[in-house]
Amino acid sequence: MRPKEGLHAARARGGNTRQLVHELLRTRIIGLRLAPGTALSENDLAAELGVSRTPVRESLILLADEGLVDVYPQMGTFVSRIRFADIASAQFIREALETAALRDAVERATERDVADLRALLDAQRDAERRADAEAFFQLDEEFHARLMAASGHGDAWPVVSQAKAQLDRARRLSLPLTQQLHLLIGQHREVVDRLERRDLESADEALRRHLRLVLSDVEKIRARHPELFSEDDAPVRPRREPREGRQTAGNGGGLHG
Amino acid sequence: MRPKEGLHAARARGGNTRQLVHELLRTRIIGLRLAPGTALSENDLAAELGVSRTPVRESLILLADEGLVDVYPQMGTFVSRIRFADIASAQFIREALETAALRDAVERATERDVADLRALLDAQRDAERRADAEAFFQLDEEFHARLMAASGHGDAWPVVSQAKAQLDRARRLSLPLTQQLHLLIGQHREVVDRLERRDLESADEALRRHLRLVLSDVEKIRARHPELFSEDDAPVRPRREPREGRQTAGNGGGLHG
DNA sequence: TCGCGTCGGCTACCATACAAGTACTCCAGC
DNA sequence: GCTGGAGTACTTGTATGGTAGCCGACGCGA
Repeated sequence: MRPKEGLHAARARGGNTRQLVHELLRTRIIGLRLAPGTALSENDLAAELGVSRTPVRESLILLADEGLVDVYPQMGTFVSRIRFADIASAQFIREALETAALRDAVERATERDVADLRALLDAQRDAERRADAEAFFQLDEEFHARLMAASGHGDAWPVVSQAKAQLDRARRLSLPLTQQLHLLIGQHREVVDRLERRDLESADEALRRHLRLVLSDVEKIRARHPELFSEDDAPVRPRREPREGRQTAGNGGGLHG
Repeated sequence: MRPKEGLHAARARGGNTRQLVHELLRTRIIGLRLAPGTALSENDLAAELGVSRTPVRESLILLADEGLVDVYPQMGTFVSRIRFADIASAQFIREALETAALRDAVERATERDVADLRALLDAQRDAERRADAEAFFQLDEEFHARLMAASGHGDAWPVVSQAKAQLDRARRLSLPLTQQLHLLIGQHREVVDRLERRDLESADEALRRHLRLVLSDVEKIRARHPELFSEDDAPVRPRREPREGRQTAGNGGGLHG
């Protein structure tokens, strides 16, 4: 099968097919466009994306390594349900790394760093005005990445990002619910203010408060959407769809455009 | 090709072929049995291990994700040279997570936890007496994992382990050189002692000193074995072997036994 | 002796074929 | 109506075939 034009064009930008599929699926899972529990058939995905099973399969292996999908051999692959234990673990990792970075950032951050962070704050306020949650998520990611880079430990960001991915799936539900954008942005600003004053102790306290607010939201969500979570002690055997009308991964032709 | 008997037996224990190959290669890379810069051909590895290219390839993808190999499309896959930037990043991650865990361990560790740690100390002293560096590496890994588990954040260990892998490749050279086993074990004991006394501040200080000793060793190694490192700014294009006598991955039949 | 084009062999990437195993479905027997 | 078992359609895992691309060696020409 010849690669289609859209994919070929995309390949010029992004890289090989595996990376494209990986990012596509990762984005859809974190954005909850693929709900926890959804079956992801290698064959179906390959057909929908117009590629062979190989790159799809390799993407799923990477996603399994990130904990975003669960692979049951000879049974199926499923978007992982949110395990509360994983949430707690991700929170620990994130808090440890971000606060450790902040410690160095207080000493090393330049005026340019602070200015960049403030620019992101402005953009976040703009997203708030437009009530654009998607844009805010993007900017939140950038903010925390930029804060980490200011500490000189930008290389460690991918680790935080991976932990954050677990949290974000739950947050994605909480944000439109609580409409706490204003509160979150205020906390971001507090962190930047105290960072600029080189006040480690209060900056650390502000960042911790910020990160834990996110965690507390997740617990509220758990009560509202129990079907997206899995009990910690019972690892939930997934059920296959009925024989007819199997569920597919999303709107067709994802790689084209 | 039918799977060979040894592999089939091993599969019963370990899982599927991909996981076996992955662990095998990972162990060899971290143990420096596969030196940085070594070419890893999918075809050669598959032939040597008596499996097809598919699980080998999938293993290499995972190893690339861990930063243990570098894949250059259409050129080859190579055991990654040790990048000093990666070492520094791994050190940051490890220190942040282990000290954050220690903070909770001081409050949550049980007498059983402390006893287990002391048992590992005894085993380490035994390895020192036998001058068995391999055993010590294993026990060191267990010690730090157990310490993390005592904090209630054992789930975060895989992240530390992955960062530690980068450091261990360099440490593997430093240990027989400096013969610091006695010093390292003493530091381990200090941490346990202060943990048992629930003295967070001094325990934290002991653990940090311990972790940074490891890092300082790496810098000495860098002067002795520059060929295993790559300059940070020049990402070193790997060179293919001369036409004859290509280097292979190791002694044959690795999966049998 | 040096430079350039060509050719061969190798690479990882992608596509496809085969194998082993599971769960659902449906029908026979009670 | 209910239960049990064979059949079937699906699943992931593994093996293998083909393709584009890069590197290094070689030989021709200057």
